[in-house]
Amino acid sequence: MNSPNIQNTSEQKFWYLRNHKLFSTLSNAEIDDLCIITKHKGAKKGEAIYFGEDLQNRIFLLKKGIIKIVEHNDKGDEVIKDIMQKGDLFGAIGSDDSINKESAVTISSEAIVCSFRISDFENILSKNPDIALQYFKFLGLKLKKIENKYTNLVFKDVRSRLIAFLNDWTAAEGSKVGFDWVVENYLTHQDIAGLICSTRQTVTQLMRDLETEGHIKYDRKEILIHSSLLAKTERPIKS
Amino acid sequence: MNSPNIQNTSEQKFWYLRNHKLFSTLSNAEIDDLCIITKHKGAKKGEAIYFGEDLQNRIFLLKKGIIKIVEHNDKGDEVIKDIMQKGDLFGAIGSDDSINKESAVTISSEAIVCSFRISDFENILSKNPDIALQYFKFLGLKLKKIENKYTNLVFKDVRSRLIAFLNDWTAAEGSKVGFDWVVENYLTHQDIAGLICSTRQTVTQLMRDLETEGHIKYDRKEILIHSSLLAKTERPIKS
DNA sequence: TTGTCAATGTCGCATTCCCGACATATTGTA
DNA sequence: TACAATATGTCGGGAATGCGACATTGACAA
Repeated sequence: MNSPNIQNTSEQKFWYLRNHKLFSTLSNAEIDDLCIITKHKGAKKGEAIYFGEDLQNRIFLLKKGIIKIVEHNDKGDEVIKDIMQKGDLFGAIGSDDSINKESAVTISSEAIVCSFRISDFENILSKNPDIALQYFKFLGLKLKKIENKYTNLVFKDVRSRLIAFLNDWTAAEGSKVGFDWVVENYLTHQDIAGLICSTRQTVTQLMRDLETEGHIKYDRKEILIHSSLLAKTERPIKS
Repeated sequence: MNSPNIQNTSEQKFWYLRNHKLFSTLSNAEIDDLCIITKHKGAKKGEAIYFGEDLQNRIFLLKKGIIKIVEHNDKGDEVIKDIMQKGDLFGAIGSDDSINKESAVTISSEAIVCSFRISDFENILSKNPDIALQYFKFLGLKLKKIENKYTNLVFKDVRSRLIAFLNDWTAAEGSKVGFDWVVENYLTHQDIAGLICSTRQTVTQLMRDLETEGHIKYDRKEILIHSSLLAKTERPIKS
């Protein structure tokens, strides 16, 4: 989907929201009240879109690009909470207080983002029960996703988590080629490590293992996933 | 708070919901439509309230007692997702599909639970924007809680997680005694291990360490937490 | 082409903590 | 009181994986 020729910010924001499932039914006036900023980032790869405090009172809608929501600890280690794609909401989802240490970093070469104040968003929700219900579903999904990540982390070892991640990725974005699947690879081993809570070295090692076992094949641009990996979560029996 | 003399299930359910923050504004008719079951459990300690499938389409409200939301893997290992107390909502929060492997197990000697269908609940929400907003806040809090658990698990070692857990517990339920805090202890080391994702032995060991270090003092009934533990998350410097 | 930087590949040691095994202590119950 | 069942305490070996160090490869720009 390419955006039409858009002359100014105002028209852009209408176009952005109208094409989003959650906001498609809103009137011009409502959109005008809600979306007070349309933020464009000709952001370089690796550039942060927002930091701690900004995030407190805003919800963001990613219109274009890929970003990662990350959190760092004191030592500088990074966990990737989530990867956001076109159409995803992020930011202070569902809460409006307390400290948040997350930041959003662009992975793609460009990212375009709209944002709204939480209070404005809540206002829209309370006046549009249908949108509210959809938003409930969205929150439920988010909740389930993170709960799933949590149990994965507890129950599974790194290898299983990597395989589960590859399977999810394939399911979400892969295209079938013969008996295999291809996924465009915009993530480094470092990123993947952050996503499955491991280290770069371990990810590299396991990717190599999976390749020599014949389950995947990869370079820096794409990953080819053999169907033998699908639904495979156990480690091979040791000899 | 003791419940008044209640003669029948119908009166009970009115009383239960009226005394809950989220439902206090509902009319009799609305409550009647919503809460189609009032489930009483003279449940023994350790008895499961519901299993997988039951949970799919219901939201539960805990009126009395303490329960744990747990999930098991194939090997029988247990993670405790959450501990629920009087007034808490649990079940298929925010989602109405897919498989859920959780179950709810009583920790206290008795538990009383109401439940409603998700569709009925959604109906109430869409007709009562105020309740919907409160429910958004609730979901947001839940989301933040689990995200916090997740980052804790990634960034902190077992000792730090245990200390963080004790601090949380103190903050939530502790009462001050001199310079210390007392928490009624209804959890076994096994339970605590499940909550902070560790093992019984490790928890026992660390609890003993903390006691010899003078930070806590405990028996099976209560835990005395010295103020020296508050805000302490780092391990002592090794000699 | 060459130089630079980021990403990937490989190795081995160190550490954390799981896990089995078994002892002791406490609680509930006949 | 005695017995069973559950909870707590203690120890040591071993597996998973973190982590530093360094080599190699690939991408991009001058």
